[in-house]
Amino acid sequence: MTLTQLRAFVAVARLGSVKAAALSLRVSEPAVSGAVAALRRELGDPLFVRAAGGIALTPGGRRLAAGAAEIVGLAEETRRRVREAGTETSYLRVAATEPSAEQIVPPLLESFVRRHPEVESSTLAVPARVLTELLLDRRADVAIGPAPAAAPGGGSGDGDGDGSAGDQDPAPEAVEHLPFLKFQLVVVAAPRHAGAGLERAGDGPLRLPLSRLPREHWLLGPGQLDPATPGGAFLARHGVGEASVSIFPSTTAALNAVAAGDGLSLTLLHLVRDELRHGTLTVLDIPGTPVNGVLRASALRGDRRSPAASALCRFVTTPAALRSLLSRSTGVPGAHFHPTVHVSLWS
Amino acid sequence: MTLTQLRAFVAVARLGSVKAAALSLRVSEPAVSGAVAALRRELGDPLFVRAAGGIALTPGGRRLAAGAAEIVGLAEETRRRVREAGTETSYLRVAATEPSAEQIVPPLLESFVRRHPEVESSTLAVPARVLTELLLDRRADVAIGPAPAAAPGGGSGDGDGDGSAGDQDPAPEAVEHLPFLKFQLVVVAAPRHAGAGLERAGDGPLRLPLSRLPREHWLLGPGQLDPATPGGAFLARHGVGEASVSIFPSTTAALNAVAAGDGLSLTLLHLVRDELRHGTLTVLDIPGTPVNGVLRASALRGDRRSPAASALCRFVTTPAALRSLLSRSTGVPGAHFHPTVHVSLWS
DNA sequence: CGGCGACTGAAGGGAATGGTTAAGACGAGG
DNA sequence: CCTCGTCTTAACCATTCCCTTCAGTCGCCG
Repeated sequence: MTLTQLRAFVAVARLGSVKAAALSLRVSEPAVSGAVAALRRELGDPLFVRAAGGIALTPGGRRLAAGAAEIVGLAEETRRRVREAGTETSYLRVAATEPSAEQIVPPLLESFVRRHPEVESSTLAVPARVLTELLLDRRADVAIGPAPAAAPGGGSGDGDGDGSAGDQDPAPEAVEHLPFLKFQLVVVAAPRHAGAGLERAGDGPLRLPLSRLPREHWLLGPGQLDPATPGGAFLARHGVGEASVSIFPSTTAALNAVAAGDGLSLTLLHLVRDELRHGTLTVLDIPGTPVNGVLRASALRGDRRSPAASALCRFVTTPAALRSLLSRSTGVPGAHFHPTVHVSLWS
Repeated sequence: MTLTQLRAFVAVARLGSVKAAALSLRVSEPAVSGAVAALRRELGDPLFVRAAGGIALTPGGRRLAAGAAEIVGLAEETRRRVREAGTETSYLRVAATEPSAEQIVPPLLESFVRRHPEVESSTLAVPARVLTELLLDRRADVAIGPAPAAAPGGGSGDGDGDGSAGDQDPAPEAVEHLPFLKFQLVVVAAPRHAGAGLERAGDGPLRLPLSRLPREHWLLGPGQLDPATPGGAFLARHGVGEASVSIFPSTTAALNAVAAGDGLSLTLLHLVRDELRHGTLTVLDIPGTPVNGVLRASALRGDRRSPAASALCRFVTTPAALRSLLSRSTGVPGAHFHPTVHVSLWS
């Protein structure tokens, strides 16, 4: 599988004929035909068959077309970016778990780039367990997310008993973790959710026994089920699985639906202060909650770290950063905005 | 630039030494060294220099490491996916503009996959002008977004006067457009925003002259400034630019901030019915609004289209689809959820 | 200074890749 | 059936890749 071969296939898939592809690539038809034949051989898939008015991709061909276009595009893009790296305004790629990417990172970065206007930043949302991997692969400069949930019962912590040759990973000590915010996760619902037969102790909060958790309707944002996070671990531990969960496009959307009375959610306590005060949401009294945890920023150690990453690591523990996290989120100035990118993980 | 070379460089960047990389790839050190040397030559960048306790990547090296890891991972992933394409449950990739990806596509897909449980789907959020491109590259099966805003003043419409050899694109008629929903965009604010000195005509809605639009504070979701969409075009036409805009992680988050009284936003009228009824939001009376537009689904013509894409195209115009779009969004069942992926465009 | 570990360079060879031209196979359409 | 356009195959060649072994060079540390 070669970049040239992929380019040829993309052209064929796009233009619908070997001849047109050859013309557009300025090579002969057999060159294109041969490249495709090589791919066919290697992948064991006909990729496309001739059909009326052009070609029809097989399912495998469709997948290859998508992947190949991506790969070829990325290769071009990477070449270009490396070439013009000399002129770089320093660049910062932040990886975070989905809820953090949505609710924590934007205010943090907003106040950070206000102090460092020369820094361009972008955010990647990923499952918690690949945060470290992204750092090691240099696909991200800083990772932000909760410290892993402590193992619930027994078990020997994180000793992984790996006695093999270990030609794989560099020492995990290459990554440095910097806790910067303790948080509390609480279960919230609309106050009128009480109608569902919850027990109320006098004037106190609504009570919900643990056994009922799996039978409730949970409204969550993407990534909140991730068992590698304290919140996801809590839900998994009490039997809340995909069957009783609806996923919304964003954590905020899920909370809105909760406020509308559609179900329960799990959220950072300090993010819903206003809603609690206004009575649009209420905290449920559930054994084991609030779930305590700590957010941390991670980066490679020392000189393997880009300057912008060092600056952000210094920044997260400052009072200014804390202030930005606790005040209501204000959005990011239009000029600096880059949308969060969800990265699919190829382990 | 070869996949093998990139693999070698990734290993070096990750493990911090040529020797370790060679060991892990099970080749000799000169093999790795040579691969890196080839990249250095081609890209004109030292990529890394030796430093205390290992290596230090140059800025270009950092960019290459990120891109190379991505490319290599994608290549593996693609190979795997093509190989197991035989067993595919049909797969549907939907591309949409960001607001649609967040607010329109989820309910649509939710009711679609309920009728076609065998279909796996994923969503890509992209700028409006690349929707067609994604279809042609087979990187998406169906594109959903607003029909382009009509050119405001004179101009000859979409005639592009391209008289060159044109060995580039297949005929644009390869893509078929299917309008399925008329929409109205309105400007909303919190009712108490009236305090900002807006003129109220008797009991009627709040009035806002066009000249004040650029001086207001706009709270938008990602992609709402895209001038290739009717909403973005409206804002651009009246001088609303990045300076007066704050971007939130999601359209929903922006609307929440509007309800909190922080500024103005632009939204689909039918999505805020509840908020208007409850009085948490109010529509402003602004000349030129509501902005009318039509959402459409696009796909390749005929036999170049995957079965799942055909099914979705048939589905969007059914009453069931319309119902799902007009009812309040309910989230997606956990088992079917794949997060929206934001695609960066390499034109 | 000597030794040592780590990286780079220089041949060298086998196997691809990537390209060409020329000729055959195949389907659509008269 | 014949023709035409299109794709594939075949034969062939230059180049590059990719890996090897062997011989340095460089820098660190005792």
